[in-house]
Amino acid sequence: MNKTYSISDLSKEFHITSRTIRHYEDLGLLSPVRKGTQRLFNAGDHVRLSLILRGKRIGFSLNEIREIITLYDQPEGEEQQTSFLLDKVYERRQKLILQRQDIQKMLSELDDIEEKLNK
Amino acid sequence: MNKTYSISDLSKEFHITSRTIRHYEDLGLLSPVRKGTQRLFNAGDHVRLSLILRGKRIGFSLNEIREIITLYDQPEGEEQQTSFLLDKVYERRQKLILQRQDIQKMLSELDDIEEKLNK
DNA sequence: CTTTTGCTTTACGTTAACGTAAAGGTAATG
DNA sequence: CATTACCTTTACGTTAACGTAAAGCAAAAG
Repeated sequence: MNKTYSISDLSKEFHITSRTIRHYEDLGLLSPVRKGTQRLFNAGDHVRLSLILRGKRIGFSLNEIREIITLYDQPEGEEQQTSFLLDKVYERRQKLILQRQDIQKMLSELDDIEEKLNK
Repeated sequence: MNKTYSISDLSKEFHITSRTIRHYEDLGLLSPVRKGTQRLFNAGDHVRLSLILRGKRIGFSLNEIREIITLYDQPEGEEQQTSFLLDKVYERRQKLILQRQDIQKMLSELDDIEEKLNK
């Protein structure tokens, strides 16, 4: 199998420009291999790109997204880093939970507004 | 009662700079009255500022936040606009629900990561 | 009455996240 | 074999969301 993607494959699939993809590579968020001069993306890059775009939808900056990705990318058993990474995980989780609460509030306020508009 | 706030009252309470508050006023998100040359904010401005900051936490742009605020600020019975506003409410709700789903996914992935780190 | 504190406006600066040419290489298609 | 399609790098431009002086008014405190 080992599916690969060209830059335009990805840009079409995710509805972004190739400039955007190159930009993410510049920031070190993607690291496609080269076939000659051209980029070749693999399944891992595909997953990472999904992560990046989801992060953006939630409102994260590309720097925050980079941090999150490093949480995903951990080699097994880098013992000394473990507690540091766990802290990051906890921290990120707290922020996400707060965000979810904010969303809940806004959703229920939207319900109120809808009711007012409909009465 | 009718509590009022100076610009530094608000900046201290919300942990933002006064420049930020003035910026929001420039964009029309706040409209304090003037006592001479100085801004005087009232309870309504206080509420709006909370809304703005919550919107930012969820990842909205100030323009999106402006749109949302106009949904909150509806005079009773502007009949002709009602259906337009309802559309906006539905649209916004859909986006929020998607965001909440994205957050859920990321939260459960964080759980996976934590488990891996702990094993 | 002078000094400090807190406010004001004006305006140029900065960072993030790309957009948008420009100029050119390669590969497949008619 | 020329043209089109797709890719490349380099580099300047743009928008959002403020930061950061600079220069000055006005009230309160010493």
